Amino acid sequence: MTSMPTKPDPKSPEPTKKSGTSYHHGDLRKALIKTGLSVIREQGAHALSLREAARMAGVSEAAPYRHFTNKESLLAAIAEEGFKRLHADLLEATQGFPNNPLARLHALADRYVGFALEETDHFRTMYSSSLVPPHAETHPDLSKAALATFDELVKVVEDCQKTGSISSSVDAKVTSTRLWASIYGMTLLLIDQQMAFLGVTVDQSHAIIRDQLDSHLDGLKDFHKA
Amino acid sequence: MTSMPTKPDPKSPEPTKKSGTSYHHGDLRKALIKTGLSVIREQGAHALSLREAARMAGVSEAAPYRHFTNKESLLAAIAEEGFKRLHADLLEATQGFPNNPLARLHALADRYVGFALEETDHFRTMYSSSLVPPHAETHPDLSKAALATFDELVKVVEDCQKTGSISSSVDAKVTSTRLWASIYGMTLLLIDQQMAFLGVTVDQSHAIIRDQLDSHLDGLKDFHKA
DNA sequence: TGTACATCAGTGAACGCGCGTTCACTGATGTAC
DNA sequence: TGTACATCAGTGAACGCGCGTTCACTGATGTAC
Repeated sequence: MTSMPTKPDPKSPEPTKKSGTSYHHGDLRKALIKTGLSVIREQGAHALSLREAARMAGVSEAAPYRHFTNKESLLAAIAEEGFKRLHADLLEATQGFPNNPLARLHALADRYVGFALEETDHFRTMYSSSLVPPHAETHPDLSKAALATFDELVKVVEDCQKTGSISSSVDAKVTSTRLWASIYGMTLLLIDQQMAFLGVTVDQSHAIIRDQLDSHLDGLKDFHKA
Repeated sequence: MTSMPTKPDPKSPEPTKKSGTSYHHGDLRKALIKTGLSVIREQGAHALSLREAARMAGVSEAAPYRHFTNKESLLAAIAEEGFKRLHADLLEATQGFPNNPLARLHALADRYVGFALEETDHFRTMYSSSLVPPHAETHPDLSKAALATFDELVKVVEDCQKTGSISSSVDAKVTSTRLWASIYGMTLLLIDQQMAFLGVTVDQSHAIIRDQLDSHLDGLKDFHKA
């Protein structure tokens, strides 16, 4: 048994095809997203071409057009996948503080930055200007995933408003946008290493983000309450 | 007089050459930065090629290599030019509030966002990840211009600390970085139109930034003083 | 003031490249009868 | 259960493109004497 090749088909011309049948791929769409993502991870989004993704997936260079209308729509699918993972990450990170929305907010911000630091180029692709809202109608699934992720923040902010940690006098979406901008800006400065001259290392980044969030939250407290 | 051609040289093969001599350009370096910038303004940085910049400047496609070692170094020069303009803008905006550093800070933030909204693609190029600090040694002039611009913010923050508008318990550079991150993040959300779903228009952007700055500044006040 | 010459900013042709996309096609798959 | 056929995911070759960069060159410029 062990000496036999795993594949019984002897006339397969190419040695290591993915599995079973050689002509049909199985799930090329998913495979292209995966290989495309790995190119982005290793060499950045600028290095990704449809041809390269196809080659890596072991199909001809025209095959991707069965699943994506053009290159941008592959990029959009990769970005969408990123938001889904980020969303799942945020959900997981905010579990476990059932009675402490402020702790959830901190956990969410921490995880957001963590994701950006771990998946830098994926993160950049998700927010790349060519995919962003003006093109929302072109990529509705991407928009949906991005909005769902943002809504996770809004929920936590609303909870913070209920406990008085954040003032209710400003709309939760507006406050969320402000917090997001603040954390997003910090994150970009971090991954672009624009804070290197301050002697900031990536290791210290979580503490920095925590401070950033705290100093911003101080400005969002409702001084009339609490 | 009016019917005569403006140029007395009759054997010029090309109708409208820049000026005087036809072989030497005069200041091709500056011209390439100018035409390169105009391409970026009109079509975004991705549309810029050295060849296109050369064509627009009216020289052969190999000529740019007399002035730039490669494409990236033209981009760096364009980015540097951007920081110089931004810096000059910020200087101008902060004049006129000699005794009110907090007003200077607001004016500076306002102008920063204004610049980004007016010169969106130039702004993006200035902060594009391929030119940013990791490559500082490759583009020392760019780094210098970027740092000088940032220092303008630090100065204003230091002044705010002197009058007690901002706590002195945190280093001015650190506080400046936080404020920058916050405003920078907001600015990016604005120019990427990521706040469109909140019904935010570009017209409202200055008010939004002002609010963002205020809510952040509240968190930076020194409650033991003032 | 005039001439010789080094310097240097341009030219134009070419190299090699990889890309996005289209096209007519072929082989595999699933379904209706 | 077997067969005919529509469907569709792939192939492979080709189109047209513009790019970054190099190279040997040439014409203009400025300087030393």
